[in-house]
Amino acid sequence: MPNQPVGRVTIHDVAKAAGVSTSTVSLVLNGKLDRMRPDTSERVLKAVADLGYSTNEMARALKTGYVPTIGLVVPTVANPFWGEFARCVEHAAEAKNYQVLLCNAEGNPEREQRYVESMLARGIRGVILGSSPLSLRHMAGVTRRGLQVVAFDRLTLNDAGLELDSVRVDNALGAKLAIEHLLALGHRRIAFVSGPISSANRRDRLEGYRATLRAAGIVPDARLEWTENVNPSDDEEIVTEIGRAAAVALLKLPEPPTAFFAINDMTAVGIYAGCRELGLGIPREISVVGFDDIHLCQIVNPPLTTVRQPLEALMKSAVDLLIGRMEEKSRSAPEHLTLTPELVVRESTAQSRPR
Amino acid sequence: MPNQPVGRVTIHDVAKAAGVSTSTVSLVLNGKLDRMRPDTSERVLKAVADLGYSTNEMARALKTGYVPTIGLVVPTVANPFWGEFARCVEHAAEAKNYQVLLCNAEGNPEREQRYVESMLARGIRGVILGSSPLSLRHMAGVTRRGLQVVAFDRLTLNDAGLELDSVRVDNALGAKLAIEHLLALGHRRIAFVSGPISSANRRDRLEGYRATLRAAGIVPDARLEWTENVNPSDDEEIVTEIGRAAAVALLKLPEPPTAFFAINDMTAVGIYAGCRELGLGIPREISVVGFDDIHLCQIVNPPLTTVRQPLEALMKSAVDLLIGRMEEKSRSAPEHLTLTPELVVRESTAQSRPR
DNA sequence: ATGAAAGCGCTAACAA
DNA sequence: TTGTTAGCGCTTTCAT
Repeated sequence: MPNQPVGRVTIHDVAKAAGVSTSTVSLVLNGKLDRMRPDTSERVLKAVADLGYSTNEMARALKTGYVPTIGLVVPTVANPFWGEFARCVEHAAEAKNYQVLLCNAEGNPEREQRYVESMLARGIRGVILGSSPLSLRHMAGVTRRGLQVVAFDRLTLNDAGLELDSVRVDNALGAKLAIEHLLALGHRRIAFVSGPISSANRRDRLEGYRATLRAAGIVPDARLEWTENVNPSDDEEIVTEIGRAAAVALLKLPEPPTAFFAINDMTAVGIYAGCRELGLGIPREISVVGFDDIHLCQIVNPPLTTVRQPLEALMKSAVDLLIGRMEEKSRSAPEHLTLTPELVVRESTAQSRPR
Repeated sequence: MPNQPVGRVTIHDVAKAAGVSTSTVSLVLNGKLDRMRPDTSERVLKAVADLGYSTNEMARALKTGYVPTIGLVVPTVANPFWGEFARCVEHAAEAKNYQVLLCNAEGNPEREQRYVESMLARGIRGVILGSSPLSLRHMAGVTRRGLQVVAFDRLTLNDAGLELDSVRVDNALGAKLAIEHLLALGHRRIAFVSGPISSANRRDRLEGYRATLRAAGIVPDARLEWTENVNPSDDEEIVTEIGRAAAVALLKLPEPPTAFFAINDMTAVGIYAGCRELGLGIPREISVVGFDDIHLCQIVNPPLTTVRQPLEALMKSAVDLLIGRMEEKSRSAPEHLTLTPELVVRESTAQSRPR
């Protein structure tokens, strides 16, 4: 066998060097020092250091049946929102001594399925689902095989009657904050721009948009609701293109909107592009509000007013919830955590003025 | 059977069901059908399907000593450039049936070291280094323990006398393309804006900038070379902040630049912010050229003229090179691949005009 | 407080 | 062409 350069030194070498058995070494390595003479563990630790030993994680995984890694499924980290999302998950996992295996599913259920199967085979027992409207079926399958899942957004596995733990922002409230802000600035024709309403969070934002308009005595105009049906890969190019196309089309309406509420910041930036194409200034002629508050909001021109999701806190909760599930003996009822969004007013919104 | 642990069905179950030995099953599973009766492998495959068997990758890893996964170390995927980079690596790896374990080192050598050690312990035998100016020392260590490394950018491990394989764009040429473009537009005072010159690619771009100016009969002005010394985490916020700060400072000079060449697109966008602060229009008063051609270039206002790195091709080469190394018996000389960049002219550059 | 021993599930000599 | 067998390095009862 010409392989095995890795982990040259094993627990046996350490045991020999310390003059103890391998089980004692293992005990020390796993911090089980309860009823062990201090000098024994010291000798072991010294041998570990001297020999430069480090645990062979493959052997440990085979023995214990799992690895200290959580899976993360997102559409693609090439989209800055998911990139920031992934970083937050990694931070939270790191605090618990877990690593993260990233999967860019690209809205492709087969890819996703392949990845999740492979995670299971590699001993991963928990995954965070960034967004996965299409995958309920096979998620039910792997859940049955012991995989714990926490969703970002609330998903119901109708077929299996099974519900997953979830973590999310109050999306309807987020929409309300955005729309009330625009209303306060005097806007009356406010467009809603999104890709397909393929997830609960999108539905909730749309509902929040409508409800807030109604509460202000405005009847939602279906012509101002842009919910384009495109490939769901959440590829950043498509996401911005949706915004651009929507802006161009809606602004050519007989009674065009004076403000846009975008489903996310990338789409909002696409709306910027559409307005520029038509020579319309933001916020002079058109106001735009996004959702998420990715870093990009601060650096686009003008800086984007948006609804902030507390991603860091959300992901910390998701990771804690997930790890709790993984360590739990018997399954209890699904948990759903909802955090509060916050409006961040920047320079893309201004008083409505006649054109 | 509630929550049956992973891998309930093993190769033994399959062997029994197919009426063969486990080694035969293993042979089939690994595609070694050379001298095997077709009906035998068919029976095995049928049993696999019937039982819903899937390989326990932990056991396979322990046995073979490695896993079909490559490591990827980048500063952080929250930076869109590294997000796109990671996606390209994943695409290339997928074509070779490898997965990717992502590590956001955040410019922290200890984090990086921890990650790389853990990769080794988990059976990963190859890693792609997105950018890692600080880590030469421990990279020499793991390389000695059998880890194959391909760097994006050329790194020399001076201490160990060891050089890594590398893959990169011709950075000096990229700078030349950018500067010649600005020169052709009549610009004479062109600033160079970067974080610290901490890597070969930055040094090469700076040299290319200077050389091209000289070739045009212009003496590079050190006051126009901004190479700020900051935390190297490549955090996107810092990267854009460098551009903003540089623009504000340089444009207040007695003889300010009329154009900026930024070390990357994020920094270029930071320059946009600085110009906006000072009320200077792009490209009317100031021209800006970036580097990388991330998607963001197309959606900022105005769309950014930049030097495109062929990331997809670069990463395909990196992955192929890496996998080649991992399968190679004896180590041959380091390889260095250099691809050609391309100028993408958009709307952030225009004829120079007096202020 | 520590050691002996039995595998976890798989692969790969080596046999047959 | 297929089977027998010996571990890979670790954890974990169960003894002592």
